[in-house]
Amino acid sequence: MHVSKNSKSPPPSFFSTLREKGLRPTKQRNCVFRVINEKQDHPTADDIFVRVRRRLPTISFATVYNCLETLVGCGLVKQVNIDREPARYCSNLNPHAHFKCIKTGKIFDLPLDDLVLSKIASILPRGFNADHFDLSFSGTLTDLN
Amino acid sequence: MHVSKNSKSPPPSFFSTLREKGLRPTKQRNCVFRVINEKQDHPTADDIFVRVRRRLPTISFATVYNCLETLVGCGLVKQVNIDREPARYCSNLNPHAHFKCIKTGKIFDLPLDDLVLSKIASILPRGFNADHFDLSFSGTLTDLN
DNA sequence: GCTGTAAATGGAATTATTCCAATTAAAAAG
DNA sequence: CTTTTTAATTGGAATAATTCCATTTACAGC
Repeated sequence: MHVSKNSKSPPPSFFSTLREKGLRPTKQRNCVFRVINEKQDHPTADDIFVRVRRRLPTISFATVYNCLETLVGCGLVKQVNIDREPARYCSNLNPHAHFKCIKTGKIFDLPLDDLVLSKIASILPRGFNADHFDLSFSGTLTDLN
Repeated sequence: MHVSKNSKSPPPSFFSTLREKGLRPTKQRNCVFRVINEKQDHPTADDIFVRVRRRLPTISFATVYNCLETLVGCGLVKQVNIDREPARYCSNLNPHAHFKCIKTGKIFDLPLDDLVLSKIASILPRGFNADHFDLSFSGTLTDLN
């Protein structure tokens, strides 16, 4: 597994990233991308559909799914899968884990520093080449987090 | 998060565990439990249904799901959720992560020692009380793992 | 402005899982 | 050991997230 220097990387350009892959930066893709970046609340495809519809009232559900697939494939957003729940989408591209509060359903990003990342990578035996990993917690929050 | 001593714990008694919770150790539950323990290959509910049917030809799919829910709820088996795929079930009750080979689909258990467990626990900020966590990798295997 | 390709659209299809009402089996009580 | 109570099983229908498909629309290069 590749463990990068953990300095916050600049937000990738929506346009150049798509163009580099020969994909078109359509208004639907752009709108889905912006909606995810506007509010860091880990929306589901459903949530995103509702928000995008306010700006593009004729967009279809299929298109939202298509856009999400494209954006995830390009690395412009991350898909978050926790347990068996509907997928959520996340604009945080820095290495992080997720914590889900089972009382409120709210999801929190937990940044992972290089030390932790290398510790996690060290779990892998020789010959196991991970190109992706997921770490998620669920539990409760004390106080008023 | 609780970090236990990592000595292999004895396999929990199917009967006593259910009894303690006021649940009945039925032949269906027992059969599902045994099927999962016989072959450590992370079967899906579907796989389990097929295997159990060989011994209990009248068991229904709903019952397999009910049994799995019960067994997971009792801590007798673990449910493994990787990405958006059908849930898999696992008899390994010791702390471990999962690695999925994207070529073969095969899933491997990666044991987690106390040092790694405490490092993982250290990610949690104060006030975040995890009662559960999931760590999974996906990638490819070099050689003949 | 044409032409070819990619993307968007709406609706149907899929699939894992859950729900429900009726039946059966197990435990408890007598 | 029979009756009663309660829990579990069953089959089928329902649900819900996601994917598929055929058609239409939009964009890019010529």
